[in-house]
Amino acid sequence: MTTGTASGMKMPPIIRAPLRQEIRRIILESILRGALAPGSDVNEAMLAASLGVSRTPLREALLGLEMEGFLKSDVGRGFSVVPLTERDVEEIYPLLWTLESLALRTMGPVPAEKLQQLTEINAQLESSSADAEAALALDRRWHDTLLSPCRNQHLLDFICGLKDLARRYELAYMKHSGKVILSVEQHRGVLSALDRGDVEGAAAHLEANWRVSQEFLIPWIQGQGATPARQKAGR
Amino acid sequence: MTTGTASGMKMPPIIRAPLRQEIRRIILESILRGALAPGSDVNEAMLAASLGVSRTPLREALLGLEMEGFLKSDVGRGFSVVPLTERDVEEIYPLLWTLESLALRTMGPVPAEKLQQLTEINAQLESSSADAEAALALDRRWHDTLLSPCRNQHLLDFICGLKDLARRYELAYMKHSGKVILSVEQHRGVLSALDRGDVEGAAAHLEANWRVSQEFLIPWIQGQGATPARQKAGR
DNA sequence: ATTATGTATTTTGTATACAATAATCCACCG
DNA sequence: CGGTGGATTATTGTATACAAAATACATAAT
Repeated sequence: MTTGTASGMKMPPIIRAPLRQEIRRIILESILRGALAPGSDVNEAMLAASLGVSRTPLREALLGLEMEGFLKSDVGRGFSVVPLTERDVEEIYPLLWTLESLALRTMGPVPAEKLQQLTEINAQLESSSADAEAALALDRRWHDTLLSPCRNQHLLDFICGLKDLARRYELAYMKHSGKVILSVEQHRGVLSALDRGDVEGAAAHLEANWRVSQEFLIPWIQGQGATPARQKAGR
Repeated sequence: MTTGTASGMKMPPIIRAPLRQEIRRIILESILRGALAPGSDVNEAMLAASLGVSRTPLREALLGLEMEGFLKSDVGRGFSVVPLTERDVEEIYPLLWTLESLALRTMGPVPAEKLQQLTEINAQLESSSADAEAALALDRRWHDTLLSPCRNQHLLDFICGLKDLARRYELAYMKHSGKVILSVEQHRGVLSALDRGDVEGAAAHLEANWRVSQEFLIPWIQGQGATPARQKAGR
C-alpha cells in the first residue's frame, strides 16, 4: 500500500499555473500601482530579464493585458501602457453600473446571511477609510460579495475586468490627490433597499455609487491636463 | 526630384497586420463554421503546419480566442473548442440585449439618414431571408449600423465579442435545423419607435429581438441533448 | 546651423529548439 | 480476460535564435 494519494483521500489537485498567468499578475500590479507609468513603452527584453523569464510567456501576458485594455500595441513598435483619459472614465463607469445592476436584478433575492456579511464589510470600510489602499480593497470585496450569487460567469468576468480598469484610475486619483473616495453611504442605500426587497431601488443606489466615483475622477483628470500624454515615455 | 512619396501627397499609411491577427480570423471562422467542432482538441503543431506558420503566432491567436470565450485551455493539455451549452446561451443573450440597449440609450438620437439606411437593410434582410448565411450577415450589419453612432468604444467591443459568441450558436442552429431565425419584425419595431423619438420603446424592441433568438436556441440545444459533449474529440 | 542620408544598433515579430508533462502502447500479473 | 505498470511517443510550455523593421547616431551637403 502506498502512502501517497490514497483513494478516498480528497487531495486538492495540484494546480500548476502557466507562467503567463503569474507574469500577468505582476505586470498588472505594476500598472495599477503606476510603476509602469501611463503612456510609457514596454521593453520586452528588459522586462523579461527583470522577471527572470523568457519573452515567450511575457508576450502572452502582454497580449492578454492588451485585450483587457491596459496596454496597446503598434506593429513593429511593441507595447505601451495606455494613458489615463477622461474618455476612458466616461466609457468604463456606465458599463460598470449597468452590468452590476444587471447582475443584481438577475441573480434573485439576496439571502439574509449575505446582507449581514455586507453590513459587516461596510462597517470595516467605514472605520478603515483612512488608508486608501485598504479602503479600495474592502470596497472591492463588498461588491464581489454582493454579486457572488450571480450565476452568469460571462457577466462576472466582464465586471471583473472593468473593475480592474477602474481601479487604475481610483488608485491614481488617491495617490495624486491624497483623498479617498468614500462609498459607505451608497452601500448603505443598496443594503437598506435590499432589506425591504426592493431590487430596483438597490440597483439605483448601485448606479449612484459608481456615478459618485466617476464624478470624482472626471474633474481631477481634467485638472491633470494632458499630463498623462506628456508622460509618454522618453522620446 | 523624387517621384515617390512627395510631401503634400496624402499616402494612406501602409498597414502591416501581425500574423496572429490573420491567424485569429481564420481559426475563428473555422470555429463558427463548425470546422473546428465544439469540444474538439486543438493540436498546435498540426494547425500551425496547415496554416503554414509557426506555433508562436498561432498560440498568440489561440490565447486571444480563449479570452474571447471560444477556446479553453487546461495546463499541460492545451486548447480545446468550448462546447455549445444552454448555460452559455442563457448568459450571453441577456448581456447582448442589456448592452445594446445601453448603447442605444446613451448615443443620442438617431439621425434620419441612418433610419433610412436601416429600413433599407431590413428590406434586404426580408427578401434574402432564404439564405441563412446571408441573413445572418445582414442582421449583423443592421445592428452594427444602428449602433454605429455610439461613442463608447469599450461598449462596442464588448457587444462585438458577444455577437461573435452568439453567431456560433445561430450558425449551428441554422445548419442543423435548416431553419432561419427572422428578425425583420423586431427590427421594424425598433425603427418605428425611433421614428417617433421613443428611445425606451426602441430599447424594449431591441431586447425582444435578442430574446426571440434566445428562445429559438434554448429548446434546440436542449434537444441536441449532450451531443456537443459527445463530439469531444476522438478519445 | 539645419536638414538630409547612410550606417550601426536596438527591438520587435516569427521560427526553431529543448525540457517536462501527458497520452499511448504493450507486456505482464491477477 | 481485465487491469496495472513501465517504457515510448506526442504534445505542450518555455527558452533561445534569427530576420526584418525601427530607432539612434554620425556624417555630409546646403
